[in-house]
Amino acid sequence: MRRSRYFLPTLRENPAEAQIASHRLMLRAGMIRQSSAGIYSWLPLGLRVLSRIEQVVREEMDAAGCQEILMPAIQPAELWEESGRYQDYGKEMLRITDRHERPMLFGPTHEEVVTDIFRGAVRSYRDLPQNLYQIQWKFRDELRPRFGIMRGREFYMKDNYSFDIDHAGAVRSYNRMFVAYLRTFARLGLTSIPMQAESGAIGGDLSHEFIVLADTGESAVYCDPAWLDTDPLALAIDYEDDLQPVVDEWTRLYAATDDKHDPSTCPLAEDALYRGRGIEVGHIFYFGTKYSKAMGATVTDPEGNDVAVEMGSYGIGVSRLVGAIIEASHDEAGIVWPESSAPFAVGLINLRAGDAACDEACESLYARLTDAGIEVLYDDRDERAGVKFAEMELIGLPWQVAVGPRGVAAGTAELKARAGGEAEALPFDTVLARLTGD
RNA sequence: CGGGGUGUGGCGCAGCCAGGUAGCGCAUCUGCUUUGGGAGCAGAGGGUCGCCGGUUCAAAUCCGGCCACCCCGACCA
Repeated sequence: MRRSRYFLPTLRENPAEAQIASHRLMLRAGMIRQSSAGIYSWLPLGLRVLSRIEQVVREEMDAAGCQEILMPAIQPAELWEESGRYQDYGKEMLRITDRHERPMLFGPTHEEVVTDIFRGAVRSYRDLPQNLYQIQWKFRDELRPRFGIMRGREFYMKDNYSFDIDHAGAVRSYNRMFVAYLRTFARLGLTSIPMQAESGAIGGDLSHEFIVLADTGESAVYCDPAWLDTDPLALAIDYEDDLQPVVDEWTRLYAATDDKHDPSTCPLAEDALYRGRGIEVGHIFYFGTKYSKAMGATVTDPEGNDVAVEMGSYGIGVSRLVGAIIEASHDEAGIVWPESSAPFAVGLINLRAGDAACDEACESLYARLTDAGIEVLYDDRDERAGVKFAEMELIGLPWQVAVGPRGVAAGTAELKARAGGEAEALPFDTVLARLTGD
């Protein structure tokens, strides 16, 4: 993509309303624009990041045996009357009335809809287990939206729902999701820690929330320092195996948010404890037959009895992850994208646009990188070097390639990792080889 | 929902107390100079001062009502 044609409205100054780093940087980097309180438009750069994160989530869901569907954003209130949540949910639910005076709502979650789909389609235990997911915009009319995208009213979420014939099956489904979540966050370059959680409005008796570590996170966390050295991706996972030992291993270490942490019962000594801050990015629940009983989602078991299916639901805040990654990875100059969620892999800077030799060298690099399947943002504008460097730091692409008259004369370009380190002057072919991994 | 605050050009702000020509920096446009880390000079464009009403010869400024947004707390992917 040529910067001269790219819709990237960056801001030089900090918007007054943005308090935390991710909000400020997303506005400055031209990723989002606010529409109303807690509701945002996603501009090209932001949407690229959102889509990349979404894709990682999708791949891990598919790998864990889930199937993607898409349910309606607008739901009939009727279904929520059946589950009994229409009254319970309160003002966070955006209620809508259609032209026939039929009460509708903008979905804050989809247990009712998915249960309705299930009960109309599945009759036999032979069709279980089943695990359906969607990635979709949801709406919760938060009392006080804040922190930009981190706590918006409209938010992009992956939610999935498991259906099993019995408790043991449901726990297997739960464990699969537990592992898939650890893998997903690790792939995004985040350290996530599962913590025992309350089930809240969804209900149920088995629940973990996944907290991502970030210095500017909203809640304080206390955990065993061993968490910091764990790598979920190091473990080869077969989702057909019994994952209980894996989950046990992962939940063995101490971890608690500040509202749960109690120094008097904590197994670790005060000075052996890691204290940090974190952001909740995922939450998983096993809630058994709460919805299946209320809504009549039953199947016939091997003995010919009708039994209510055992369910669980699992959420990942996809749009929140954009903010969480920035909170976990930024510096004074701007965002520092991990490769797995970066909007472009490489930022190519022409330090002297209009200079024939620089233009030619850049065009060549741009074409060869693009041909190699690498996504490049090529700053071909007639701007001063400082402007281009500053913007490139702000938007945080993992690799910067700077081409100027000095280097071109010597047949080199400068390669620099956004995450740190000095720029290295390297022959064009070497730069290419480094970036393409050849 | 309780408490606090702010609405003035795209962004950041001053002006309001003591009513009288809407102003500054950044950004934008034009020209010249410049050209390896958010350039310099000269010029230009752009604002129903959140909305409605009131007071007044005169309202960004005073008064009343409404709306929006932000922050702190209690609550959440």
